[in-house]
Amino acid sequence: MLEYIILGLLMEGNMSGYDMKKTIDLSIGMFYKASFGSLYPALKRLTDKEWVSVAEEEGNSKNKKIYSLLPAGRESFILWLGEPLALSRNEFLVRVFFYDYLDDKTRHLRLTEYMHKLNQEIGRLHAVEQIVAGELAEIPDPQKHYFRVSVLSYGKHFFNMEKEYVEQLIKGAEQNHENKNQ
Amino acid sequence: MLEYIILGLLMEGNMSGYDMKKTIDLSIGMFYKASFGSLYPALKRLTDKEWVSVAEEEGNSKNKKIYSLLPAGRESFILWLGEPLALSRNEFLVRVFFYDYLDDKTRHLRLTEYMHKLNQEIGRLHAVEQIVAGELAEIPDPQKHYFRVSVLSYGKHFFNMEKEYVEQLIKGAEQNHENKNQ
DNA sequence: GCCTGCATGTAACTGGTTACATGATTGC
DNA sequence: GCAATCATGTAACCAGTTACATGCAGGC
Repeated sequence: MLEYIILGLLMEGNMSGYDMKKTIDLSIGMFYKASFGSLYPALKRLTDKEWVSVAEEEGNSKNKKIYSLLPAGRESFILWLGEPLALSRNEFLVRVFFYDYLDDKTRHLRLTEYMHKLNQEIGRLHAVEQIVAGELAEIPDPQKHYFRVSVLSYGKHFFNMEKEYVEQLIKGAEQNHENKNQ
Repeated sequence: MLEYIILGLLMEGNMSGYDMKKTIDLSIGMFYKASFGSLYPALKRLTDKEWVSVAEEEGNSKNKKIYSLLPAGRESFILWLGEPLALSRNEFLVRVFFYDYLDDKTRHLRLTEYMHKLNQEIGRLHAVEQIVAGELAEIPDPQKHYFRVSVLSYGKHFFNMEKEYVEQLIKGAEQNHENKNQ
């Protein structure tokens, strides 16, 4: 995934590996960690694939390398960005972080698909909860499984939170669209 | 972490590696994935450390191995369980899943500590949001950064959700306690 | 002259995954 | 007799971390 994050950062403008690390820490750092030990090898791979190009900054006499996005890199990035959103927190958020670069149609499709997945999960969790409640009623000390059972409730909290967020996202994107066409 | 999950499962009773995989998938599977390729080596390590013991089931003629918790394993598990809760979703939830085995006092302490951390994070995010809002007001096309900025809102949603969940957890644990003493 | 921050890189290690190999048991 | 599921295990691989090594630049 790191490779696509790098490509995404380069969509905004050229920068060095060091800058990328800083940008990642300050933006998606909350849910994605990048270390130099993973960043620099990733940049090497991207350069080898010719998805990005390097320019050694000579004027400043620093041994600093500025990376730029090549057309093949841009294509791969947009392709990756348009893939369906999976029910995995990090991937979901990283993609959404770059969703300003995705076309309105695909974006709306992916977000609605994701909503359906969330609803399915919530339904599934609800069913599991019913079963567990029945099982708990038949054992002597149900309170001894309080925390064990509570993680199901966490799941529901979590998916409902994501649902709210995605709903807001869709609404907000529509309003953005309207403003643009004014 | 997998080693501690195995120990936690064995707290409830003896089982085979295969059973562990099934149990994990059905309980914490939502936020923790275990594969046989990681499970079996982990069981090997635990046996070598003498934290668990193995019994080859012979009566059934199956080549099935039943694992049990040894005292050293139980100790290590309880020690691990009582460690402070970090702001990392998986670790947090896996520990809470096993919190029925933790003493009331440590449990209450760890949950309250975690609440403080959540409040700090929410405050920090709020501050970042203010700064970003100011920066957005000064650029020509703020709506072009709609999704990029929205992940901050996700962060707030997320931490507030966890806060609600932990609040509920603390309240529920207290009520459990009262019922026990009736 | 020294500390901090900028800047790049690598080697050893860790904790996993995927895919494969093997074989017993159960139900139809 | 065959498919599904139970059951264990390993080897190749992968993505990442930590710790280290190196050196320049700027401020005090």
